[in-house]
Amino acid sequence: MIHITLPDGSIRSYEERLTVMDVAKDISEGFARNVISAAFNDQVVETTTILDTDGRLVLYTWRDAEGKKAFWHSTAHVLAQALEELYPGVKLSIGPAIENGFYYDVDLGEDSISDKDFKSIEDKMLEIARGKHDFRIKSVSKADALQKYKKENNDYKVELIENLTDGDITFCDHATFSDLCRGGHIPNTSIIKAVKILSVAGAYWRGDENNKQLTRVYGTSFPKQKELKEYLALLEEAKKRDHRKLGKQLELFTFSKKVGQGLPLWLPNGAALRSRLEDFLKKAQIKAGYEMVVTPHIGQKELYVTSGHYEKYGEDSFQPIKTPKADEEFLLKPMNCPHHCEIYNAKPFSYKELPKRYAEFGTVYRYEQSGELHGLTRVRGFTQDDAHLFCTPDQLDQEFKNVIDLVLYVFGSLGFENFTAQVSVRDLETPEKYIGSVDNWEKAEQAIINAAEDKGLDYVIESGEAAFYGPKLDFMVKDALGRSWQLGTIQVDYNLPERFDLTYKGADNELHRPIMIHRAPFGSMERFVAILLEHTGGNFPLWLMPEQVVILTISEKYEKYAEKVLNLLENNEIRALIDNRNETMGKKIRDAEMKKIPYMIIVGEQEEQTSTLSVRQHGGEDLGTLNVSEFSKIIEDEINKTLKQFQV
RNA sequence: GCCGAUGUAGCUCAGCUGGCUAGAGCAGCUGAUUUGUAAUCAGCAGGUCGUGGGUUCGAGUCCCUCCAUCGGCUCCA
Repeated sequence: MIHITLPDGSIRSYEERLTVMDVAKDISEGFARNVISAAFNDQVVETTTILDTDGRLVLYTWRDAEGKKAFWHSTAHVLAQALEELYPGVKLSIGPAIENGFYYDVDLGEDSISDKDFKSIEDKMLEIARGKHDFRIKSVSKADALQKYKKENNDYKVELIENLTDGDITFCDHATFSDLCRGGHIPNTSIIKAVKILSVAGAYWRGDENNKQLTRVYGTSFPKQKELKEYLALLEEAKKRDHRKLGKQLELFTFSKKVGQGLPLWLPNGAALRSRLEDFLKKAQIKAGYEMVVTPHIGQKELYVTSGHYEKYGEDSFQPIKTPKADEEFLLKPMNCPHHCEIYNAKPFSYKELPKRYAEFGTVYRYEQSGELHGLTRVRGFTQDDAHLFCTPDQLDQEFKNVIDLVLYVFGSLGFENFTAQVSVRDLETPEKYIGSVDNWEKAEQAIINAAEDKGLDYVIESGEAAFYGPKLDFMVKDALGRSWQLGTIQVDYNLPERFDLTYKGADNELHRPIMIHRAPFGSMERFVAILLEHTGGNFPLWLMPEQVVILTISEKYEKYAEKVLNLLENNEIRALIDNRNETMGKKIRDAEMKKIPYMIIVGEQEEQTSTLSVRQHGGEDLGTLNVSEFSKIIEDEINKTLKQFQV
């Protein structure tokens, strides 16, 4: 007797061993037709897997994330088969499911794939899919597995198998194709009705740039043609929210080949937006006990040798600036921390004066590799909303938690709800990448995890993502295309205080070492504005908008009245402008819509005579006829709704 | 930096397999129109087709170099 527990808690009993699909059919034939994958006792299994013990079974359909994973992973097998048929001699490496599809990394030898080849790959895949081949998992001995791939001269698979234990090695076959595989497939190929090859890219074997670069073929697939179409339409929609496109359209920023790549130029609208963000944060920071400081854009090379940054990044940075004086060298500042350490060092501190919190919108320059530059999200010159907190060990936890509150306040005020809190710790396998004592690292990592726990953050731990001097709590947000970017960051650092010999006098009249917290709620002004653009599509919260209101005159005759209205609005601290061009109302409205100006005020004869405004909201809603104070109240209320004061 | 793709007016794009002075819409300028909720009409002006080389009788179109951009990889103090 076998007892199978389903997710709803119900238990089904069977006399004899049976397959996963048999259980599905027992539940309902209709349901079984949709089941494409399953997990038994939390282990991914095939629908053909035979169940011969008691356990918990979860059945997945396309609607489940796990179902999609099996679907896409299975499609990767089909892709691999198509590539083998189209490119004889191709060597396969790995082909996993990813967020919205799958990829396969292959070594094409002398051959290459370009987007002109996508159609033939898709056709071949569909041809294979239509063959309705079952996916069959089988055990293979390590010796046999190695023999197969050694014969094919496939060093990648050999390397993978060598790291597996004999007895745990499985292959998955379908049609004439066979591949080393851990499992998790859909029943057969015919469920795959629509496939799309999305792109090819180089990808280093095992993610190491010292290894050979393989060809990564990205694709996605769906059980219905319609869903593929919808997905592609979604991608097109997302491209419209691309910050580079919106930045151009709304005249926020630009780049110039002459100025240099990765060096953004902020246009008046963008600069206004940016300074408003800065003012917003400054205000909260003053409440939270920060003090503003200002430091220069360059520093002596020695400064960065002391901090350890020179040793770590010197080679790959903008190279030192020489002066007429021999042996004198300066570096463009790649971060603000060393400068702030020297500010701390400018005078002695008592424990009674700590914590000190030094904040600066500090512009820094980093020589990012050309292929890494990306709009405003990855640039070579950018401004961090930086601050460094110097505190005693007793103060660390509270200070760290206060910074979390500040970051959450910033994110909340700007509508970032879907962020991931990531605890970025060191990679224990590569200790050479980090400076400082193991003891301090452990303390710092623990402090971050404790604070995240206390604050009830839903966090993930990522090993190897720490900075070289300390662990971080990073706030990750996705862009329009689903790529994750680090915005806010909070870091605990025991190392720089030591390197800069920072001290304070304790109650015991002895000198002690302060702990340093690095933090930037936005991360950088550039990246934050970029992601904010992609999230809002350019429809920023009203308080941030460069122009909140445009006054549209019916004809030039009403310019005087428009100016009077403008004056009244400005008295109420509303940012407005007049569009008095010799154009039709339709044209002026269209232009205001394109510029995403939140409110349009139409003034003509009726309004002038009754001293009123006709108000239209961005998007088309007609708010009717209002007087200036009624309108100002609407603006004020909307701002107050989104922009709250920071509570300490 | 690496792999693949792209690069025509301020913007968005058209220019088939190389063939007459390179086109359009929007934006701009000039004029007419004085306008009621997403593009008024007409005229004008604007491009050494990313750069440098090559192939050819002839190159925006083919080949190579470099530069920039896009999608990835690597990296991200």
